Parts: sequence; C-alpha cells; structure tokens
Amino acid sequence: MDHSKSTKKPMTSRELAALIGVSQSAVSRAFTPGSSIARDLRERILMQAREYGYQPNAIASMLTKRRTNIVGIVVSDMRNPFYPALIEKLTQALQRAGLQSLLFNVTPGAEIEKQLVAIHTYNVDAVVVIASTMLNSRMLTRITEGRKAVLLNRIGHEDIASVCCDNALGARLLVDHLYEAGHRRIGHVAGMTSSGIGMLRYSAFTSRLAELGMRLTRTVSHEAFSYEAGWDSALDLLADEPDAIFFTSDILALGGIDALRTDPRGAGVGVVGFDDIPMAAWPNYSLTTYRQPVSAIAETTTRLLTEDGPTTPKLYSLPGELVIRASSAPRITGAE
Amino acid sequence: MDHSKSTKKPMTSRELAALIGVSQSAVSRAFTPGSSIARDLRERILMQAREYGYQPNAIASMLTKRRTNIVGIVVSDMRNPFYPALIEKLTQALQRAGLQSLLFNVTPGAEIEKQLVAIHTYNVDAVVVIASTMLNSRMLTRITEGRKAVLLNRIGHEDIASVCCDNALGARLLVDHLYEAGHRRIGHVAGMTSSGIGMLRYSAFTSRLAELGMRLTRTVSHEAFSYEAGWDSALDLLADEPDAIFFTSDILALGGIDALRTDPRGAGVGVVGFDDIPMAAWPNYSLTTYRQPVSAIAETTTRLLTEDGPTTPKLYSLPGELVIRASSAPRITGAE
DNA sequence: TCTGATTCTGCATCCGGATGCACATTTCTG
DNA sequence: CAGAAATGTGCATCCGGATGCAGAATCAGA
Repeated sequence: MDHSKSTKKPMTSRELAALIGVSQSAVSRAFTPGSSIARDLRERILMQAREYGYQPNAIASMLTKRRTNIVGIVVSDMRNPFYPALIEKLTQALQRAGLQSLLFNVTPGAEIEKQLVAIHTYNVDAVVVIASTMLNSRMLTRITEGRKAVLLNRIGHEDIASVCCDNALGARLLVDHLYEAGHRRIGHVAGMTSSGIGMLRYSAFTSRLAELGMRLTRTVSHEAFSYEAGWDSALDLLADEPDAIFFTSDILALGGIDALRTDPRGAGVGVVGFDDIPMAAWPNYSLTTYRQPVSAIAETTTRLLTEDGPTTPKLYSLPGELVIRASSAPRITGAE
Repeated sequence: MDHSKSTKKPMTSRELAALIGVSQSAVSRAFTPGSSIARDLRERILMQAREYGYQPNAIASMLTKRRTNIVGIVVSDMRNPFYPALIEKLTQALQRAGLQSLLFNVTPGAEIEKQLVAIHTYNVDAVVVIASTMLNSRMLTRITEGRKAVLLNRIGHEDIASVCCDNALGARLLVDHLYEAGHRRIGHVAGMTSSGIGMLRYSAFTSRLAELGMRLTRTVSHEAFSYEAGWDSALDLLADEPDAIFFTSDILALGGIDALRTDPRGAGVGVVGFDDIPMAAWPNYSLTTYRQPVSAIAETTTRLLTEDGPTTPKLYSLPGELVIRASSAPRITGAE
C-alpha cells in the first residue's frame, strides 16, 4: 500500500541547510537577490539546491514579504474575441515579468460582490480590470484600493490608471478614410451605451464627421458588443440608406456585414469596425478597422504594474493602426 | 504627506481577538467550518469580524493548511475560439466551488520548462491542462505529479484523468448525417496530426465511413487548428472533387467554407465541423457540427478536482449534441 | 448532589521563509 | 601591525493562521 503520490513533501530550507551545513538564513539569502551573502556561499547553496531539488516555497515567502507576485485579472466579456487575444498577450507579458495571472471571471448572474472578495483574500499585488461594464464605479474602487491597478478599455476613473489605444485618433482616421472612399452619409452602431470607450469613440467620430461636413444618419445600439447586436443594428440603420456604417467594435461589424448581405439595400454599404480581431482579416469579411496595439497595451500595463511606487492614475493612450481592407471599398457613385 | 494608500494594513486575527476579548484560536476556528467551537461564539466573532472588516489572510492559511485552493490552468492555444469559451465556463465553475484559476499561458517561443516551474512554486492544488500539443508527455508528468490533474481535449495518458466530449460518437453522428444528406465521397481535414483528440475523431470517422460504404477521398493537414489551415486544406481537397468535407474542428471548417466559396468546384460541397464555436451559428457559415458539452465538461472537471482522494485516471467521455445547420445541406444530385 | 462524559476554549507551537541584530571575519588604512 | 571599516554569518524572532493538547465549563446520569 503505497500512497506516496500525495505524501511526497517538498524539502524545506531548514532541511537543505542541515544537509549542507549552513544556517537556514543562508539558504533563504541565497535565493533572495541583493541580500547580504558571499558570492561563493550563494553559489554553493544554489548548486546543492538544484542537486537536492529544493525550491523555496512561494507561499511562505508571500507571507513574509507581503508580496504575492500575482495579478488579478478581472474580466467579464470573454465572448468578444478581442478580449481573449488581449488576455493572452497580457498574461504572457506578465509572465515574462515574473508575475502570474489569477483570473476572475465576473458573471452577470451571481453575486458579484462575493466573487470580488477573493481578490482581497488572495492578496493579489495588482488588479487589471478589462472593460467590465458589469462593475460599477464603487465596486471598482473597492477592488483596486490599496493596490496597483490598471483599467483596460475602460475610462473615466480619475484615480486609477487606464491603458487604451488612442480611441479618438482611431475614430478620426476611420472617418477620414470613409470620406476619402466617397462615403458621406454615415450610420453609427454603438455597443453598450454605458461603455465609456464606446462613447469616446462616438464623440470623436461625430466631431470628425462634422469637421468634414459629413452626415450622421443615425446611431443605434442594442446594448451589447456582440455579433447579434451588430446584425440587428445594421438592419435598423438600413432604413436611413447610409453610404457606410461605423461599428464601434469589430464583433458588431461582422454581424453587420452579414446582415447587410441579407438585404438588397445593404449592397455597397461600406463598413468599418474597431479593434482588428482575427476574424476581421478573414477574406469573407475583409473588414477595414483600427488595430488596437495589443502588445503595446500588454507591455505598458506590465510596466505600470512593475514600476516602484503607486501607479500614476493617468490615461495612457497608445497609437493603433488603421487597417484598410475591402469592407470600406470606395463608393460606386451612381445616380444619387 | 499622507501615503496611507499603501500603508493600510489589514487587521489580523490576533488584533480582532484582542478587540473582542477572545483568543486568536477562537477567531481562527470561527472561520474554519467544522472546527470545534460553540455556535454562539462563532456567530459573535463572525459578526464582529464583519463589523471591523476583518478577513482571514488566505496566504497564511495556505501555509498552514498546505492547500491553496488554486487551480493552475495550462493553455497554449487561445487562438481557437473554442478554448476561451471553455476557459470561461471552467473558471466560473471553479469559482462556484471556491477555487481560483491561475492561468499559465504556454507560449511556443520561450523556455517552456521555466514557465512551468511556477506551477510548482505556487503550490497549486490542481492542474488542468487544455489541449496543449506544446507540452510533451514528460513535461505533463512533471507538472501533474503529486497533485490532482485533469486533461481537457487531450488523451492518451494512462495516469491522468481526462475529460472530453464523446469524440467517437460525434464523429460517427456527423458521418451518419452526411450519409443521409446524400454525400458519399468525403474529404477529411485534420488539424495537427500530433493531436490525440484529432486522431481519435479521425479513426471514428474513417471506421464509420467504411461501415456505411462511403469513401474517404483524402485526408490533409496543415498542422494547425486555424482558419488559415482550414482554408489551405480545403483547397487541397478540391482536386479530389469530394461531396463533402469533414473538418476536425470548427475553426478549420470556417476557413474551409470561405475557401470553397472562392472556387467554382467548391459549390455544393458539404461541410461539417466539430466543437460548435459561436461563429458556427453565424448565418454566414451555418456550420453543421457536433456541439461539445462545455458546461458539462467544466462541471465534471470541477467535480473531479474537488473530490476527496486522488483523481481516478480514467477517460470521462461526455455526450455532446449534433447540431445540424445549412452547411451540410442535402446534396443536389445532378449528373454524376 | 456527585461523578463521568462532552463540549469548548486558550495556550503553545508549528507552517516555511525573511530579516534585524549582534558577533565573527576579512579587508583596509595609516 | 594596530585599529577602523566593510563584509558575511547565524541566532532569534516574526509573518498570520491552524491545530494538538490540556484544562475549564457544561451537561447527563445515578
């Protein structure tokens, strides 16, 4: 009867110390960069440690150092393909910096408050909140207070740092592009009207529209950033006979493109999105969009979280890139 | 000069104990279900705790209990939309069971070994490995030994529990369906040939094909589970003039559908996928597929990880559901 | 009412490392 | 070469809870 599988207890610093005849403190210092220990002693200990398979217990060290090296990532909308991509890049960047990512999936149904308690009890060093219109300002304050925090794709909080692509620039570039392609009457599809980012894009969009003397036919929203919402919104807008439609996010735009294909009036209507999710590049969609600098966002976030001192609560706005594809092809001007 | 933000140290059990005049042990026991403490004392302590905002420090308790309540999720392919969906459901199910998810993103480039060390140092209670052809069998053993472990969408490891949908059943049902729709000459697109799941589906597929007297024209692989690989593979297969193509995963099938549309020979070729990712339901694709029981997979995994005792290393095969859509429409039999 | 069984409670100690402090060594400096 | 300064090491203690053990308190039975 051998149940060693669960019995196999890892060695402690004291055990290793005893084995190689040094003090426990020496072992601890050997593994603590910058601590006061002779170079050769450290090397000897590290070598022996490798030999015996000793690794310091991170939990114990968290307790004394008051530092977990864990970043809580709060996310609610994994449906929008942009976010998995962002999370992937982010966790990779964090891992490179020696930080692990604890994922907090905020779901609509359950008691959100309760889910967020864990963020406190797990003592995460920092919190990254991704979009999450599900969290109100008060909850946000609760989970970010007393620790480093960065908001991604969320703005309007004076006391928390926020990293975004340059939404206003993106919106303007897209409008400029539509203008050059000959589109004049533009429809707008918002995602959720409660999204600060969405509203930011919207206001940049409309003001640029005005500057160029273009016309906003109408703005509609089905209160979701989803394919279905995009579909429904596009059909709504068709009544106005727009030249083109500005979707505030790619996932909306994809639904819109497919919807437009179901209606003869949809032919020739230009479409632009925002984000540049992988599907935007699929030939079937060929969506013109503004590419979010996902890697730069991940890097910047990581930098902010690893810097010493509290995170400066400013808005870090990173330039993206206009990606022109077929969906916004120049308008064929016939009888107007 | 107030820098209280970082100074605000949470209260300890001893402090609370002193405040309300009980011993530290009492406080600890009040928060430990099933420990020996009088009902009314516990309630008094819990009430005061809420009052003073005391919460036990999870790190300290991890140290003594030798239990972190953290599950490491090892994933490498976040590109395939099926996995974000699975991860979302999984983290939610785990959260409901009081477990947090530490995400380990295994990236091709970096030294994988090094990334996996963290799994050990963080003392995660359990590991869930999702697909990850990137990890070889040896690495898998390293990270799962001594702890509970479940493989998702990965098979062929005698000593680790594995949870999957019923891949063989799914493949058979899809073949049956193609048969009924009048398709006889079937092409096959594999993802990565190193994927055990892929091969399992393949063998069930071919054997059912044989049983029904249908014909496998050819099987191709571009060694990736991606839209692009599906695209290329579909075009490869067109030379054989198949009636229909079986794609071993939806994301491949989507690429395939779009590719078939670029070639006149692609017209009328039936397509089936596997997984039922959200995009499969988009009208533009309307992909017939076998839906993986994502929730059931998440629940089963959670159950296995929360059960007492070691995880039984068997294969848990859960039934999915055939989802028939337009992509596999009955073949229009013309001049053959 | 007294004894034995039960249920609680607090004390002391431990979990595995980190670290201030004092002392031992080594390295300079004059 | 003495004495000061710099460097390294171990001891003891702490981080914040968990838990075995012994004694206190409550309850039951006779």
